[in-house]
Amino acid sequence: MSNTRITEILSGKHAVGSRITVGGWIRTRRDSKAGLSFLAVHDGSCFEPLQVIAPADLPNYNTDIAKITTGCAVQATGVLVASEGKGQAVELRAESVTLVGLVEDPETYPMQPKRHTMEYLREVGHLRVRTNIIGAATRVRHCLAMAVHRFFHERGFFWIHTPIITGSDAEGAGQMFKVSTLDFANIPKTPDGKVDYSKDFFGRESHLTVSGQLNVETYCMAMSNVYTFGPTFRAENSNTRRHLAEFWMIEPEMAFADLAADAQLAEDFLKYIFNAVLTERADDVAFFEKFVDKTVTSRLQNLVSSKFARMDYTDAIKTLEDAVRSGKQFEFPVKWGIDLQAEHERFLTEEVIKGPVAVMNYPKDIKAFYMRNNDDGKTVAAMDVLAPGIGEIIGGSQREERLELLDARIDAMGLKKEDYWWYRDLRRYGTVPHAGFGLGFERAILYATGIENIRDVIPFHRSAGQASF
RNA sequence: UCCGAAGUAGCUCAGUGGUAGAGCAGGCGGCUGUUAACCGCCUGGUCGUAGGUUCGAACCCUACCUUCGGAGCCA
Repeated sequence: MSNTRITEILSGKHAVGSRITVGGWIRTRRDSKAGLSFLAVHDGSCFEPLQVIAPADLPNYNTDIAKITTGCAVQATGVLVASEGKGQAVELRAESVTLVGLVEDPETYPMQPKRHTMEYLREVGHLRVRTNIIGAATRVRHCLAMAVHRFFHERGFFWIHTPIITGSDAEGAGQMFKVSTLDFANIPKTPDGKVDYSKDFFGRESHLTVSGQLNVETYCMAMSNVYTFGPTFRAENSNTRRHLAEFWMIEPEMAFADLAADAQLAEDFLKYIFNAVLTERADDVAFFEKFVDKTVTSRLQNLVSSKFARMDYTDAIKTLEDAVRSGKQFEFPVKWGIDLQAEHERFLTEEVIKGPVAVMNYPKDIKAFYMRNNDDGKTVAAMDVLAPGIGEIIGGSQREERLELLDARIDAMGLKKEDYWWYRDLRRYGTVPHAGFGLGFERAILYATGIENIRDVIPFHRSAGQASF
């Protein structure tokens, strides 16, 4: 009962005349009075189905094959032959077809052989991967994940498994989910009426991580080049097509590196992973190009082949101000000190640069406490990589490695030094300049597929009010 | 959370005050080396929920629920 995967068959790894067994799920069955049925069989290994010819003289033709509907699981053994029809080069002429799993009531089977709305598919999250679009997105997601690991591995980066549960309540990147085993109906209180977390599982308040960066920096200060790639959680009640409560994030960190090296790493990284999609998942990209977003191939090819521009934040503001003077209208006003809005980012990357650009050295007041102070006293060594068609795709920075300057930033932002005691220790014991960036994995998948809603590129989405399946 | 839009058959939708429709899916039959085939017939709905206006409400009003889009926040 060893099945051959359909991708191997369709890519020509098996000669016509080979005897082969395949297993998979029926997309459609079409009957012919020529004495056979056509079964379109998918096994998930590639975009295209394998056409299986089931002759009407098979012993179970009337009892099983004639009952096959969309979604049934089958296993078929036969001989690979050149197809007599158009639309496929080869097909499997079955000697036996086993109906492994019947769709017990075709009338109530939610997946019909037609286009469903993405909203409907979210309601059937356990079955939606049987569609072309979710199947393709799943293969692209895998391809990107493998490319991420390959990219870093080839460059000597170590994958660090930073914790999912964190006792640090001050990572400074958004609302956090509490992790607790306390009985909600009977919460222990301290004498002054607050929740007594000393009675909780970890003996202290704990949360799901919002970023692995601070943890991975500790490993950077011994392993030199490291990265995290894992789930991340934000308890923000944000309901948009670009946000999830649970998402995967990639955060590399390099020792002995400055902002320029960081930007170069980001450029090399993006080119590498999107090139992998173009070369390894051409079948799925072709589908997205045809049915989801006509620009997806050219967008990926342009990104892979272009040289990323570099632009100082201060110059970006000047450019935007010049554009306004020339009549360009923005919803949000432009002046030095603002954070760039999506409309500003898109103008820069799509109309000024006409390609990817790393905007660098932002005002310190709009950036995180750990970013390195520049000598001008006004800016920090932060960068955002902007890409046409999506805007910001990567955010990164050189970290402040000097303790006194880090402390000044912690104070200025109203944070408490004791909350960062181990992070500060890194600056006390063998500190070195280092830099890194963060990339939301699902946003990379959106970019690679042209799919609009982030809920459709993760197998089981979690967002405010939604945790089914 | 704020602003806007939408909820009608299993799915996708039409129906703007007078007793509920189509396509697809499903069932039956026909036709065909077919390509999410095609032709005919049949099955299938408390019109999101609860109130209200009206002789009469899918349609008008109110509240709520859900979903989608935008904003904020961000990755």
